[in-house]
Amino acid sequence: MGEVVKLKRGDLRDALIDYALEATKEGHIEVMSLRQAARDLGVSSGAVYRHFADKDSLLMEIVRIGFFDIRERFYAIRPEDAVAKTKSEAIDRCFRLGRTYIMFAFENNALWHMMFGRVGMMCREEVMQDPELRRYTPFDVCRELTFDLHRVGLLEREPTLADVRYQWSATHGAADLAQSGARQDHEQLDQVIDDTVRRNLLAVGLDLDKI
Amino acid sequence: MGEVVKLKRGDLRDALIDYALEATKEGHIEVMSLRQAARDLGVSSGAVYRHFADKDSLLMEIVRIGFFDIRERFYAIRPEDAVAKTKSEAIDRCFRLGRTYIMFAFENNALWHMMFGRVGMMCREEVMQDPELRRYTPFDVCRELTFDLHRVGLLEREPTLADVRYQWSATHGAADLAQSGARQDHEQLDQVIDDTVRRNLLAVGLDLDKI
DNA sequence: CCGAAAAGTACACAGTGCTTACAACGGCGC
DNA sequence: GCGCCGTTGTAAGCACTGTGTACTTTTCGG
Repeated sequence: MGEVVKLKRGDLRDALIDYALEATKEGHIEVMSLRQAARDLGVSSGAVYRHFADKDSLLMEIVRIGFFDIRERFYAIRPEDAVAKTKSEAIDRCFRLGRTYIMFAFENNALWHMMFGRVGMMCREEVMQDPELRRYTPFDVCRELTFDLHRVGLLEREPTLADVRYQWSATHGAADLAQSGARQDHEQLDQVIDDTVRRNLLAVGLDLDKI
Repeated sequence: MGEVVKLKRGDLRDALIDYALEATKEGHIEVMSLRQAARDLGVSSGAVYRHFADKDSLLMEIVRIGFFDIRERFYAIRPEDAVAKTKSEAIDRCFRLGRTYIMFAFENNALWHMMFGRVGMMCREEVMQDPELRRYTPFDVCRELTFDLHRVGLLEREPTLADVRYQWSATHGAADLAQSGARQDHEQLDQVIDDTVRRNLLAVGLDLDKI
């Protein structure tokens, strides 16, 4: 890699974040070492600690970025107060939401685990203090989307929180499996995603085959 | 703890496994160190390597134990070839299966992550080579249980693998959430488990409210 | 009872996170 | 232009880790 470019004084913080992000993408984040990072960036190991109190702080920054990333994607699908106008739009959004969540896990394997796995637990709680992240969370999007189904006339009864929880949970499971175990190809994954969303909807009382 | 009892020569291997198992239960398995273990067991750090090639080997042993444990629990619910005799038995088994899986995750937090999380990935693949573990896996149990629903007359059509996969996936999600994020009390968890299984069945076409 | 195999010890090496004392850089007022 | 001073980076060191090697002790079968 072209890490040979001597980085300017003051750029280390961003460089470290990029480095960790890169490591995350390549999947070896849990064995990343600050010393090696410093070496790769052509800087002394102590310099790192000018910018991050400890290793966890750097990882936390990565987790934070991940949560902002996923938040943005979810927000793009169902912005705050933007109720679906038609039935087909409501359904389409459900599929896009499921696909987004599952694909995020599939593509961001290592980051996903820092965000939702046990290791990043304290990170997550810390990161989630951020008021901006607490305002309209992915779970909120999921909830509103489910209520949209009712608003738009696809669900007769008003949904409950249990409906939302189940959808979230089932999608989470599909995401976790898509990423962890079965190294399935994209085609297969596409099918799984579709199937998952269809059944999620069925589980809250919306049978897509009957409309 | 009463580790003061000097352990007899030759007992180190079992003692190490117990130690790691204990650490797993207390939840700090990922920071467990072999040196500290050796110290706690009153033995030199090199001695460990007489019994385990490296740290991963010890952890792998723990994962193996975990998989045998969960396998046993599943097997108790639906032994090989033991088709459910009645409708209510088939349904009851479904609930017991879901409860077992989710509670296992809830109670064995750290172990769960070694078994299904990203960190223990190579461990899992290695462990799963064991022919005994491959014979009638938890997933197999889930499959047979789903087919039992058909055999017993609760499902009109013969289930597909997609039906099984979804049930597995949705239950997995509930298990992962039960353990990772929401520190819910037991009562709440009970409800979630029930709700999850009911909806899983609904998603494969079995509405418990209509029988 | 004795000698070989198994179990445990002592020590060393390289790598890690992190701290502390120091050096260099750069923007500020004068 | 110049000195000041806070920010950034360096060098060296501590305590810890996993792991290898050479040694000693224990145990047990012939």
